[in-house]
Amino acid sequence: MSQPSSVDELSSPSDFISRMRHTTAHVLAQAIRERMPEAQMGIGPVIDNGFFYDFQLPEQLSEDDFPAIEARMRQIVKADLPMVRWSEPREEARKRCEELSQTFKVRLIDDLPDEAEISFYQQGDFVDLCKGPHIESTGKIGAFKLMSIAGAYWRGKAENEQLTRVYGVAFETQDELDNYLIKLEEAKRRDHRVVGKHLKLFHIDDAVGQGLVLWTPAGGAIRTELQNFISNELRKQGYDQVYTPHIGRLELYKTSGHFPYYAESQYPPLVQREFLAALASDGCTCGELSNKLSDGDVEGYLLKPMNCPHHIKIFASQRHSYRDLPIRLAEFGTVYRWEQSGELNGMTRVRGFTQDDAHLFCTEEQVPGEIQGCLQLVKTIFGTLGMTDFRVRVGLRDPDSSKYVGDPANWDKAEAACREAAMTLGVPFSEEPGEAAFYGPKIDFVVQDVIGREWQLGTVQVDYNLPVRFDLTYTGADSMPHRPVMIHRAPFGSMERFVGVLIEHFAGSFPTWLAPEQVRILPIADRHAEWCEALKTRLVEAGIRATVDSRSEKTGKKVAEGQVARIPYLLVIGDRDIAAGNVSVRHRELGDLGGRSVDQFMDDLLHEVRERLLAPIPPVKEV
RNA sequence: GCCCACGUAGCUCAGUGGUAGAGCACUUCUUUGGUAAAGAAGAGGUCAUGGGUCCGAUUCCCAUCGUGGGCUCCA
Repeated sequence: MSQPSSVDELSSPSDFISRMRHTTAHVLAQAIRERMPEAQMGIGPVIDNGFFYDFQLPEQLSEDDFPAIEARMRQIVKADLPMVRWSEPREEARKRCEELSQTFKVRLIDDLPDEAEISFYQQGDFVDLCKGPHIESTGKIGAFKLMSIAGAYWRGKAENEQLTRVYGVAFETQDELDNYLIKLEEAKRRDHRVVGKHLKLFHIDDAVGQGLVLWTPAGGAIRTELQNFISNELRKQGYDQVYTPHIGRLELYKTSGHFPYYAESQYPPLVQREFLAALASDGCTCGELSNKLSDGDVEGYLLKPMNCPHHIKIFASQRHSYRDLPIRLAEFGTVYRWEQSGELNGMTRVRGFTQDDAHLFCTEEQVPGEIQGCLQLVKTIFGTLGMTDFRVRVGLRDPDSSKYVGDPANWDKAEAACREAAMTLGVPFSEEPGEAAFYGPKIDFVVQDVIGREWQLGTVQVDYNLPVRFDLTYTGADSMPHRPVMIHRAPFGSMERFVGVLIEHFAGSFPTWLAPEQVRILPIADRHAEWCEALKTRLVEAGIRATVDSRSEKTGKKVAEGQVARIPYLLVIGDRDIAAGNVSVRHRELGDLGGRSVDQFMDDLLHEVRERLLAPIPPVKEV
């Protein structure tokens, strides 16, 4: 679901469908109020495809109640009640809401600016504070359906009351609604969790833990290809590969500022045995433990929530001249974060994930060029994968927040560099105040999943903070120590999330270079199996992921299963092929391509894989 | 973490207050078949886990764990 599409939560866009959806929300509120007269109403805005309305209810509402509520809503629609609007002075309006005991509406009025017009809408005997606009009468409402119930905090703040949010969708006609519901079903079929299970790409096991992804052989093949791809690009751009362990001393993260500041979003520290024993015998409380941890009285290790401190220590392990810079340290680094359980989602939101991470250490002057280089890499990767549907977000400081560290003057420079680099990408981008990391501005690349949720993939972040915290220096031309600037960047984001998004992007039909199984050879009869095995060996030796389906099944069945498994190439082999030294090629999308020589097939296939083509070159059918 | 829903065979799902079913997958046999699914037989489940109500619970109630959709959060 999406955010309220209006900036002002009391109003909604004025096109017919939006007005109609908004009116449907009021009809829902009326039906709920009739059912539970004590219900308090929160806000009820228009969203993509529909609406929601928040209520504080005297008793629990369940989705089982939807049929009854929908039935009452249909009666209200059928009654064709006119939507009557009027406005009144603040005090009067306030009194009216108080009399209706709508305390949330009173709070809304109190938050309205002095000059705001305060208006109400009424249908039948149901009155609601609302800026509108609405349609003329409830009879104009088309087809609607209540979708789900969710808890939602008043004003979106966790410390506020939790309200019951009812989501609904509404369209002008039943056909449009049916169409929407069908599309939703289709989208669910390409959900990476569904496709991932079907194609056996990954597995998450209770016994291993929530949000901890197990890469199966098929998923592993995809990941390996992606990592090889990016490693090659990094080499071309002058990156050096490093490796670092999965844990580090608490001290390291105190220096970096990650601990205890972000302690709640990390796995608890690994503390020494002696301390655990002392804890058990002394009856030390959890509060004491956390105090001792943050005071530094306890030695311990942290599962790393980020790779930067380790990379920084590699940089700092040697003296650097300005002539060495920039230094670019890359690692597929696995990090662990304690995401809230309600937020976990397949591969796209997990607790352990591997970033295609790198940290660049450069001079102030090199920052714009390095950012450009990062964006070039992103362009290459997304271009190769045919991912054009993403947006760029430039995260800037929130003007009225003190959570940022570092020199504001440096921030200004960094923000300017990000803005300029983003502009050169040639894609639409938005500047978003408040989206910056605590240590610097950033450029994010955001994509949507099958049901329209946005996920952040790659990121490029400038950091003026950590070099100070770790007192990093390089020797300048003046032989004096200077402070380097750091850039964190991960164009894929994490392998988990990226592959999750890719599964949905390709709906499981990966381009040949990424496909876990690229070629499946189908002998028609048992007597062809030996020849097929030899062919497989030849393909495998050429670096192709090929298998033979030598079961005693009919060819039609083997073809069907190969298609369902989304394998790019099926080779049907019988007497005719063996006699001619040919393979009969069937492509996943293009169908039966007829016979061609083994050499020809391999040349084409290897070219397609080497060039990482999204689709095969148009086939030249041999006669 | 919070709200609502869900958890039955490897997968997709039916079903019931009297200890369970289908399709696909799997195993074996028959079949050796040229581009989307050949036939038969077999095997497979302490109905998520732990309590409670009941003569009896997979079914009803509670808790826990997990999953899904939201909310909050997100270095």
